[in-house]
Amino acid sequence: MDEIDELLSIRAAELYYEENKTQDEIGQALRLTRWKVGRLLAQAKQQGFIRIEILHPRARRLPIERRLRDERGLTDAVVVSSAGVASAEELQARTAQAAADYLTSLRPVPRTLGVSWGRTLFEISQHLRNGWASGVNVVQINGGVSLNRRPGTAAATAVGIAQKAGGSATLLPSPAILERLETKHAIEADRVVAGVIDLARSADAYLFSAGAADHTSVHVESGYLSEGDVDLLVQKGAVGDVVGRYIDSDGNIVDPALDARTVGLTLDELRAASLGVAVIAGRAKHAVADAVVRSGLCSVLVTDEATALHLLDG
Amino acid sequence: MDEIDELLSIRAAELYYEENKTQDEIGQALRLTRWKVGRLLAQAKQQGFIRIEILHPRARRLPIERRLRDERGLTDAVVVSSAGVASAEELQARTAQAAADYLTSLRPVPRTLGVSWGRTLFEISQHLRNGWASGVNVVQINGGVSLNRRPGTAAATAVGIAQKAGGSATLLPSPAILERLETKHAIEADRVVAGVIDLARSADAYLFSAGAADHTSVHVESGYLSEGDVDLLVQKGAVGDVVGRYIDSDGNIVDPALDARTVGLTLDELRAASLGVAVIAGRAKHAVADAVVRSGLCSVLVTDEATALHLLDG
DNA sequence: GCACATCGTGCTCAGATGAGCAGCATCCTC
DNA sequence: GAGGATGCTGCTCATCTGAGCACGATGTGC
Repeated sequence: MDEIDELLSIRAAELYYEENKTQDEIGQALRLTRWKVGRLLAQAKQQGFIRIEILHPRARRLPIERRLRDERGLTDAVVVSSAGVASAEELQARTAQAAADYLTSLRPVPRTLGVSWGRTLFEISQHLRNGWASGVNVVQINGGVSLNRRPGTAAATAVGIAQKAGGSATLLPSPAILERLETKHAIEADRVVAGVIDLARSADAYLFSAGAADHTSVHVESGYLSEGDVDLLVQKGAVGDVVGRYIDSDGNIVDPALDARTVGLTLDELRAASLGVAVIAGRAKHAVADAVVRSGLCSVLVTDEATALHLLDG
Repeated sequence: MDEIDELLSIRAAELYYEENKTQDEIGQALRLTRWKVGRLLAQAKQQGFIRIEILHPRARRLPIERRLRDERGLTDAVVVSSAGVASAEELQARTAQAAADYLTSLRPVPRTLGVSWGRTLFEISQHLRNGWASGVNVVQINGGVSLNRRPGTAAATAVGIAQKAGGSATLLPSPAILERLETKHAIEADRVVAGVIDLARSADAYLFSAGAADHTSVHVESGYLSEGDVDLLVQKGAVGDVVGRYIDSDGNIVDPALDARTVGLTLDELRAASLGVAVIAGRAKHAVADAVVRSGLCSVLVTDEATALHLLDG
């Protein structure tokens, strides 16, 4: 397109999009045929001179979702728009809302849903409407008794999701990470615990998030890991955790010994699931999100625009 | 619009604007009739959920131009888009380009064009194409011999504009502001100077900018005023200057004594002109721009989006 | 309980738009 | 300079879209 046409296409776009003129009227104003105007507008669009944004908290970016599906092999993707987002919290809320919406629209409705816990999951549980489904049983897929602050958010998450769906919640009565391997084996040998884990393995769908490998981690907050532990994991290449298991950028377990002391579904079990919905948003989680998608830990990703673009650029 | 419709309108907008589906296809996807989809899209637009921006250095904001004409009584207005502008310099360049474009498109072509000088005018002269008109004679409308740095930009501006239009430039061989009133009278009495001012008075059109009342002023840079002088003018209510004459927010002369020592067209002569094009852009000039428009110093304003909105909000 | 106003719905119809096509100018190759 | 390739132009035609209208559902006041 030469300079003249470029300018004309801008003039035409102004009249078309800002003044709501018809292509015919624009043709008269610019002394062009209406076909030429149509072509100029098409060129302006195609060259990216026209940006159309949907400004709404619930707005999604379908073209990016498509690219995630096509280029990263996901079964499905939900990308919330970042347009007009003021804070990280708002982005988190939008993403949680989108995850809740996605869950609600799932067909067939899963009879058993395996969930992890954490800030993201808790927020999703709050965004779900009462009666979002009927008769979904929820089972925790990783250990989740909080040691320190905010006791019970893990339980509250699972119970909340279940109650709002008119189902029941099955909690995994175990710490997330145990200090000694023997204790972990003993706990897993417990009839109740083993039963819950079996149930978790048989879930129709999984919903989980991922944590960044930094000091803001819920594992630090909950007291399972010290800040020093996390630093060490980062040194070994950790980019974050999924269901309490720390992975590197390829999705491999960073510290097998630590992993062996972690209670819940293994990553391979998660990978084998036919439906695994990961909800990961925010700048801090770009690296984990990449690792999760790259290593096939989820089949569906719910995320924000910036994170999605990060996955596609890499 | 209730919540359900709001969400539907967003879903419809996503499919319509991002996926280029027809309203009929969207209707099938969302289980709605195509009329309902059309109404949802109209609502989404009307509620401001849809933002369409034209991303181009030459893009203008026609609706704002219309409001400037209608609400501020201007004969014409040119408002350049701020979309995607990174720096104040870029905004300045866009505005200068728009002014050059406007000048080029003026019909009838002015035979004599009165111009002021300064950074903005110089930039406009650079953005004009060779042959932008044929046979336009340019005359300086205010004194413009630079005392200190950048000697000759005042002359270069007028000469540049004239040369590119295949015309000649008439310079006003006088300082902008004289130290003593007697000297000013003496200069004005000079046959050549008087002739130039007479020619300036008879110009068909005027092109000028305005300066902010701060230390970045060209009058400080050129040595006509000290920083202290400007501070004093600000104390007296000055918001900026037009052709070297400092005005308050109502467009009145702030310091009549200083004004009497300033060489060139008076503001009243400028106001009486049938075609006066003011080119004013940038955050620092919001106040002057307002004063210029409010007091009818120009009939046409070329400015940027933010400045225009400032004029309309006030 | 009834008449009325209001609103949303699905329709007709005309105007606006995009796809595809033939004609023409321009440019390149030999 | 002839022939052919390329690309732009203005057209026809089918489709898409918005305005306006009639109908029925819902809600309201007497």
